[in-house]
Amino acid sequence: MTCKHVTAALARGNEKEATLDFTSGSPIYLQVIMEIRNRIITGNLKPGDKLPSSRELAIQFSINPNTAARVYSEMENMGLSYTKRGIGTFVTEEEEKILALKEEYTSELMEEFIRKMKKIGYGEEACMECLRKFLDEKKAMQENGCI
Amino acid sequence: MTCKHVTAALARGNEKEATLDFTSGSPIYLQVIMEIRNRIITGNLKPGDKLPSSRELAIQFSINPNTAARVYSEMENMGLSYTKRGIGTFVTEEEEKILALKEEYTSELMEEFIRKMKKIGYGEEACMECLRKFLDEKKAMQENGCI
Amino acid sequence: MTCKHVTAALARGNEKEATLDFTSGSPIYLQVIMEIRNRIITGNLKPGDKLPSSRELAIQFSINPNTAARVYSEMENMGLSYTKRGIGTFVTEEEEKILALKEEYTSELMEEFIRKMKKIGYGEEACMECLRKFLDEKKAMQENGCI
Amino acid sequence: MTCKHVTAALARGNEKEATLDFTSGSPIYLQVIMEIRNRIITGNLKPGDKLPSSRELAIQFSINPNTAARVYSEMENMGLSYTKRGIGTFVTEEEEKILALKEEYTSELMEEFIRKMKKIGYGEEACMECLRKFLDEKKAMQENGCI
DNA sequence: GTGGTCTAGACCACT
DNA sequence: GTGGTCTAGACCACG
Repeated sequence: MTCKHVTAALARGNEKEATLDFTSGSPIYLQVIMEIRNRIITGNLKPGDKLPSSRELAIQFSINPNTAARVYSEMENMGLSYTKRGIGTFVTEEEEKILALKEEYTSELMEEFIRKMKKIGYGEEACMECLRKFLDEKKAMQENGCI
Repeated sequence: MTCKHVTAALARGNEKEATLDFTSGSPIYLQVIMEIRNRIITGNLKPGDKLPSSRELAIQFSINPNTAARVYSEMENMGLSYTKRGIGTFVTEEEEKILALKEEYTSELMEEFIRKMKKIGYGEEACMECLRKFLDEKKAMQENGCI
Repeated sequence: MTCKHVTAALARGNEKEATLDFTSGSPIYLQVIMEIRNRIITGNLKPGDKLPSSRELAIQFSINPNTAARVYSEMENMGLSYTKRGIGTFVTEEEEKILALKEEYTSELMEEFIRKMKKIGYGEEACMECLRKFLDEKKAMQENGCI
Repeated sequence: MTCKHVTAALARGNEKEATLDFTSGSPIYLQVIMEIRNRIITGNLKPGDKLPSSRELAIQFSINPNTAARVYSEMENMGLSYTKRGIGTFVTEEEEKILALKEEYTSELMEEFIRKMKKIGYGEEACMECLRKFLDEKKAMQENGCI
C-alpha cells in the first residue's frame, strides 16, 4: 500500500478507535498513523516535536517493530514527519502543511458525509436537518440519563 | 469474509462511487453491495423486485462472475435479498428491514461524522457550524459558476 | 524509506547495474525499481502492461517476496504503477506521467552532472569540453582495440 | 563503514549540497568528506594546509564530534589527510595523489552520467546533444531573467 | 492465482 | 541509541 493509498484510506476513514483494534479490517499501521495524525492536527503534537523511536512506538502500541517502522515510513511519505538518521523521527516543521492537512481532512469528512447521505436520498439541507435532529436527540438522551 | 465482516465494513463506509473503482482498496463485491443497498434504501429498488441474474450483474458492472455471485451471497446473508432457486434473486419483502436499514445506516453516517470530527477537535455544535459553512461556501461557488 | 526518499534517491542515482548488486550500499528494492523505471522510460514496458506478480518478481530477481512487494508498493507511491486487487500490478496508463518522468529524470541527470562538475571547478562550457574529450578518448581506445 | 565503502560511496556520488542535509539518506560524515575533498581538488585547500581540529569541524558544520572525528579518520584512510599527534590534521602533501583524485573523480562523474543516460536510451552523442541543449536553454532562461 | 498485512528476528550503518 | 533493510514465513481477503 502506497502513500496515495494511505491518503485515500485516511479520506475514506478506515479507522475505529484511538486504542487499536486488532480485529478490525483496518490495518494496524493505518490506525496508528491516523492516531498520530489526529494528535498533530489538534496541536497535541507540535511541529518539530520528536516522536517516540520506532522501537518505543512498537512497545507503546504493542505492535511489531517493523509495523512501527512502517508507520513512520508512511508518515514521512505523507509529509507528516521527517527523519534524522541515527537521531530520530520528528513532526514536520512545515506549519502550512499541518494547517492544510486539517483543512483538507475536515473538508474530506464533510464531503464524504454529504456524498454518502446524498446516495441514500438526502439533499444538502436535509443533511443539516438530520444532523441537527440527531444531535438534539442525543443531547436529550444524555440529559435524561439514558446513558 | 463473513456476513459480520461485511456488515462491519458497510458501517465503516468502505465505498467510493456508484461507478466501481477497481484500484481502490475497497473490495469490488462490497462496492456493488453498497450500490444495490443504496438503491433499495432510496426506493429505487422496491421490496420483491427481481434483481438481475448474477451473470447479468457481472456484465452490468464488468466484474468477475464469481464476484457477482458473492454479492448475492452476502446480500442474502445480510437479509437484503432472497433467492428462489431456478427463478432468481429478489429484494427482500420485509419492509421493516428496509426501513431499519435506512435508519441504522443514517445514524451510522452521522455518528461516524461526529466521531471523526471530535477526534480533530470539533465539538458537536462546531460540527454543525462547520458543515453549515461548508455548504454555504459550496453553494456560493456554484452560483458564481466556479464549477 | 518513503516515496519522497525514493524519488530523491533516484535523483541521486543510487544504482549500479541492471543485474542487482547485493553488496552495494544501494537497497535492493531501489535497484529493482530503477530497473523497472528505466524499462518504462525507454518504452520497453508500455502503459497498462501487466507487471510480473510480486512472487514472480521475487523469483526473477532472486529476492524475498516481501522485498518484491515493497518494490510495487513504492512504485505505486511514485505513480509508476497501479494495482488491481487479486489481479495484478500494471504500468500506469497515464502517458503524460511517463513522459514527464523521462524529462524530469533526464534533467536531473544533467543538473546533477553539472552541479558536481562545478563543485570541482568546471564551468558549464568546460563540462561540455571535458565530456567531449572523454568520449573521444573512449572512442579512440575502442577503435585501437584497447578494450 | 570501511574505507572501501567510503570510496565506493564517493564514486556513486552520494552528495547533495555544500550545506549539509541532515534529512537526506546520505551520511553526514560522507557529505562533509566530499565537501572537504572538493575544496582540496579545487585548490581551495592546498597540500599541507592545516585542517580545523575535529572539535572546530564539529562546530563549523554543526555536527556531532564523533561524526567529525569519523570524517578525519576516513579521510586519513583514503590518503586525503594525515595527522600529527597533538598538532592537528593536515591535507596530504602528495600532490600526485590530489591530481589523481581529480582525474579519477572527473572520470567517474562522466562515466556515471553516460552510463545512466544510456540506461534510458541515449547514445553517447545523444548525451552530448542533450547536454548542449540543456545548457543553452538554461542560459537563455537566465538571460531572459527567468531566474 | 493475486496483493496486503503482520510477526519475528536478523544485520547494517549512522550519531 | 537511532532508523533502514532484508529474510522467512504466516494468514487473510479478493477474484
